[in-house]
Amino acid sequence: MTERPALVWLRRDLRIADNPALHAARESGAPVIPVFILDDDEPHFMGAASRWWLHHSLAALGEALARAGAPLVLRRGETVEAMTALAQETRAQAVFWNRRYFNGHIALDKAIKSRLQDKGVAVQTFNGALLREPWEVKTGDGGPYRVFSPFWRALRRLGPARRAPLAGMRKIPGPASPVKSDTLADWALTPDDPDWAAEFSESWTPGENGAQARLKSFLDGAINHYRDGRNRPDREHVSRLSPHLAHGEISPLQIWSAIETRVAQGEADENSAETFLSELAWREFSYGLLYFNQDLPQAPLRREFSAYPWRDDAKGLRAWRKGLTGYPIVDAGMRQLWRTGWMHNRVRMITASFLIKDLLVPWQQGEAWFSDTLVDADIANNAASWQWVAGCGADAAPYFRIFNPVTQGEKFDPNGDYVREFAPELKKLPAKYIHAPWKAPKDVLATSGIVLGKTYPFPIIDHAEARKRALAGYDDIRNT
DNA sequence: TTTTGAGTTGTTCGA
DNA sequence: GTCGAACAACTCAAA
Repeated sequence: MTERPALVWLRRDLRIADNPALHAARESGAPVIPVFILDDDEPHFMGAASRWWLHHSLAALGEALARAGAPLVLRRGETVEAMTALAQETRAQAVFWNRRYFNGHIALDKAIKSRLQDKGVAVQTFNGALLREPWEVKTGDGGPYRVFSPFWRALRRLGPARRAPLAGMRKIPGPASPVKSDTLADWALTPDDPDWAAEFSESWTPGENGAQARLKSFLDGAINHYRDGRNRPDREHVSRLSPHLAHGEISPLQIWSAIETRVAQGEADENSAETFLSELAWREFSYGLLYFNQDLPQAPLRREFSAYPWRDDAKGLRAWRKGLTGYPIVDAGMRQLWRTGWMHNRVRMITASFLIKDLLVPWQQGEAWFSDTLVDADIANNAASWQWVAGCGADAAPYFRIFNPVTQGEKFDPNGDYVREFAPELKKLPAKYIHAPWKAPKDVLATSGIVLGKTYPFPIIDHAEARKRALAGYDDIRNT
């Protein structure tokens, strides 16, 4: 009679190091069976770009786990059924997982927990995704924060829940006999025809090793330029850790503690490091908002925004998605998203502001596109950030803050290098006109090989007019 | 309970 | 070209 195993149910925590659930399972002394379940009907499961990432991340994790001695089991189907079946089939004595924070997921986890416990299987859950649980960071009144700055001060004071990340594991004792598993190829998570992800692998190395390499290169260089450089899409001054974080290939604690170490050793600029840590705190803040406002992905936090005169603009939305709005910084951003599955944060704000405030398209439609096309799509970050730009979120931008796509381009992509990379049809345009091609003299356009309306669109909307219209919309909801 | 100070990321206009 | 003010009012958090 072999010893009854411990299952580790992996979700968005596709790593071995600093994985509390996996760690506890091994500590239990039972043979460990890590499992990932693909359930297409799970609420807010994953968009297409994230599935591409998932494929490669699972491949990497599968290899690492197999090497360690506990091969990854893949199962597809309805989550509750699949988990219960696997627990019975393997005669598991316990199941371990790291917690999730969205109702649809919490409900699933609870259902599985009670089903398993009814059958005498122990269940243990952990915090593997956040520095602090959402309910741990409280105001003086005991409630959740709704303003970022005091939240950040509180989190900074509190610090992470655990002092140091859990170490990696070379050996993880697995089951005596193999457990039936799907193959990744069966799941067809990557696009085939057309292969829109063809260029993704040039930008990314999914998996725990890729995540650690990215962290190291950030710490070795860009972090010291982060405070000011993070706003420059034409430079490599950001971490690009977001997709790794979104899939849990690295934990926020690992990042936090690596940065604190560098600062302590005097190897990282303190101001830049602090700014970067506060960005991690924004992720925590967003998870708190989601946890305490479960309709965050659908409904405006400030309810009066339900009455905002949004427009139904299928044509505008299409132009925005394709990067054909006639505003180079917007178009470059949308095409960077399509080509690489990622967009620089400054440009996310510019493109989102354009969709919401220039086109008056409901922010939920932008959120949906980002969710589908970003490799770092994250339900809490996405919902909170779109609401923030729309002005209906927590601690949101004031209504009159409407980004001017030309000014923003000139300020943050002064030479136009970013535009030239992602909108190559504008490549030959001098910097002076690159953010507003329609202002270029005829001969400049001609020598640059640009025919407006043919090789590159005229602006689909006049920004000055659009700005007035958006402000008038806010008057509407203020007076209701 | 009341008061007070503060609040990620902007733009435009006029002096 | 540069600079400061206006763009609103409200809600949050803490004293």
